[in-house]
Amino acid sequence: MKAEEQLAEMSELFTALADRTRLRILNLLREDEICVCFFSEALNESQPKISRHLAYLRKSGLVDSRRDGKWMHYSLVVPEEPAKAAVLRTTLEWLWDRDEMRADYKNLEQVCCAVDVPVTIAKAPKPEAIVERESVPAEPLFEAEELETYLL
Amino acid sequence: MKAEEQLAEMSELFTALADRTRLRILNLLREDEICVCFFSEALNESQPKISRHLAYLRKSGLVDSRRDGKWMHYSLVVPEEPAKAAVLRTTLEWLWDRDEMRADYKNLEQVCCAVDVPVTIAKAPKPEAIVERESVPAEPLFEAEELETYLL
DNA sequence: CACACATATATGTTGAAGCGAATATATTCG
DNA sequence: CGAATATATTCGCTTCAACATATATGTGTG
Repeated sequence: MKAEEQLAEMSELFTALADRTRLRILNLLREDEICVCFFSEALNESQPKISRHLAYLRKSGLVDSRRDGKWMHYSLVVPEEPAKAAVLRTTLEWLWDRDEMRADYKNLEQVCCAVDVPVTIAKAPKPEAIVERESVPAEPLFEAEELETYLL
Repeated sequence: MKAEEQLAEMSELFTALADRTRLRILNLLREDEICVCFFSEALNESQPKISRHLAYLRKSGLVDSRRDGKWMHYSLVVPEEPAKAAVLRTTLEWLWDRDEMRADYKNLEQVCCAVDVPVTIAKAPKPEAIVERESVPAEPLFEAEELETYLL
């Protein structure tokens, strides 16, 4: 890879992270792949807006998609390059420190497990990790380690 | 801090990182404070351009400035929040993996220690860490640890 | 105080990115 | 095939950020 492209790749990652909605989407993906309609519901954002940002994230290589009949599931991609993966990992941990991000995630859990599921997502396949939470906590994509590891 | 502002703070950090020139500037600051004119010289960019990006970085809290007579020295600020500091630290380590960033830094060292210093920076105060490199390697702002610590 | 030097900011232009609304595509089911 | 559902894309608009150029501000020196 040429030097030019290397630098471009880096600023492109940060451009991808430089948007509130995309950060919220990535935060929801921390454990498991998620179906599009759950993003809309949990983040309370319009479907086209979610879809556009998911397309952006996929184009930048941060997420991958998998079709399952009518449904599209999106999941985090762990970068091959260790240093890049580390940036993403610390970013996700930073997100998790924030009230709003935890609230989003709680919201996702409630939407998935609600007795009175909204019509729009009643039939959508639920994220396994969250539904199975009832019995056993799921493995996070990034191992939850002590944050102190990263302190100065 | 309100949830809205929390999210805004995060996307603002990534916006600050989402620019080639600013990444190159931050990379040069990894060890020591640097005088403005050295940025121009080492990165081969115009003075107003460097100055604008430094102002941006200062406004976003990533760097601090110190006046020394006619000269302005800029230095990295380590965020108080541990998780945010970890993001910055892993970012700097990622930068360091890139050829172009190492080339920039080498360039800075050469500019500082050149026998035939360009007229524009002949009298500027040199970064101590680099000049003293001749005898003893300087302490990096972020302790250089094994990258493997962050692997998955 | 006038001049030179280091740095910062203002200006006008250009291009990218986000948004809502409307529309298109893909898949399933009858 | 045609309707219904889930998701993606297009369009017109607005906002923002980057750039080069020119100019202003601040500081030391004679």
